[in-house]
Amino acid sequence: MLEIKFLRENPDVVKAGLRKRNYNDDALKIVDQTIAIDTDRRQSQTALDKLLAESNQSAKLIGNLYREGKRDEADKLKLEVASAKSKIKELEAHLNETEVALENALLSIPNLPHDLVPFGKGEDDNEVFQKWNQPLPDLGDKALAHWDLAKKYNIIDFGLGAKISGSGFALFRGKGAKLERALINFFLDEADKAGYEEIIPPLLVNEASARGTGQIPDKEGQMYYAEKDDLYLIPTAEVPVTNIYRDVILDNEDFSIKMTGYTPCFRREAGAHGSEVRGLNRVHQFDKVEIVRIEHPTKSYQVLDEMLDHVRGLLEKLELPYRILRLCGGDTGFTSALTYDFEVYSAAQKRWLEVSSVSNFETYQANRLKLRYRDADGKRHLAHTLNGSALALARIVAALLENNQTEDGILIPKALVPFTRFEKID
RNA sequence: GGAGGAAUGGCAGAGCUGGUUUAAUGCACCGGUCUUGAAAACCGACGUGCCUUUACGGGCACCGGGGGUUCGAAUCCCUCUUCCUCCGCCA
Repeated sequence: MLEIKFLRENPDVVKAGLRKRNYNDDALKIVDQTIAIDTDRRQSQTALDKLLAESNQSAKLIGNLYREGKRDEADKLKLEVASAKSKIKELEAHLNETEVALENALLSIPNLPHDLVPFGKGEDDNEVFQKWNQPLPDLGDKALAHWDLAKKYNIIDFGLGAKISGSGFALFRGKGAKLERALINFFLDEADKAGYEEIIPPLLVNEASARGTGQIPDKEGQMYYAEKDDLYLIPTAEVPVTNIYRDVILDNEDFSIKMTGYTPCFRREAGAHGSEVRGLNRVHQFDKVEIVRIEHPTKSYQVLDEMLDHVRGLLEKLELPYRILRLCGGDTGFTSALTYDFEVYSAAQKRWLEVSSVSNFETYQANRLKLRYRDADGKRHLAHTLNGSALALARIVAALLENNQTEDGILIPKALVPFTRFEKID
């Protein structure tokens, strides 16, 4: 969430940012409402502190009187103090209310978009930041979509996934399972080479963690929830991995922090339907390797570029046609300041599929996480957090199968063969 | 799942028969004196959040989380969480 101090001192900057997210005048009222709540909160705090200070003095005095044996005077003072207590209780309750209200107001305000973020309502307004310059692969009319290829070679079984769990669950078998495992290992090895520490985190997280990275309250409905134990199934490794640094104060020399993790990701995807969700295009469970960075604010945008290069490198090694989008204000995620999406071209469906999203959250997540660092001057500041998919498996598999199909079978990209230990699926 | 014990500042560790504790002490870290330099020794500073102040400063809260008793709670009570020991179950 945004820092209240910043919002208080720069309401116009905040409003301009929210306008880029298509807030109208009515919706913008939240800014002034939040400031009003904060004013109330601060006044209550001041009043309460004053009363508590007086009450502390009295308590000390009573203690001294008892010690000196002046019982009568002490009892008299006790009665006086008792009357102040109800007022303290009242103020405490009010302060608490304003604090909760302020928290809720701040949670409802999204991150401010970076200057580079284009104006726009939705995905059609995203800016193509890097085009695919070569001709797109043309497989002709006989090309099979990946769900047909999956059946033909018996490598992915959506029917069994549905039988065992429900629609939107895939079962990988044989070379399909091996391909999946090979991709995970390939992505992890590449991240390792780039200096990321490998993490295997818990796949179920508590509410504090879900809140820390912003899944709650924004995307609460997208997560599977184990009610009996009050745990959420992770929608991305970002959640457990970033939360390693919840409530932490770093030293300046602790930067850069580079972590990677492979996890399955669980998403309810309620409401999604139609051809968009066919096959591996959108599933409830998919594998993903995530890269996470925690950085000094002065370096975070340089690091964002570095992360883009990393993802580019992966797609080029896999020989997949891709393009990069810079998301517009309407499409940028709630917690992000600047997001780039990578899409690969799936040649049989003739569609671009999103396979990675790389974002800089600046201090927005860090403020929820209370993730700070001590600067050279000894003062504490919020750190910047970034993350990106490197990469999301399911759609990569879809594109690989479709693009590499031949009459003799599906060819495995050279870079991947050491991991699959077979050259084609036939 | 059952029984018992524990949770204090970066770490260790007192306090836990409620009131000179504004949390002792040691270590670590930082600044200084001494030294050619370093070590040792000595001196000093040394938590987090919020409110207030132009500033210097002042105030409040925090001893795992939440609630309660009391004029006053690290200390007493309730509750939750986590860790340790033992028993049971288990890949």
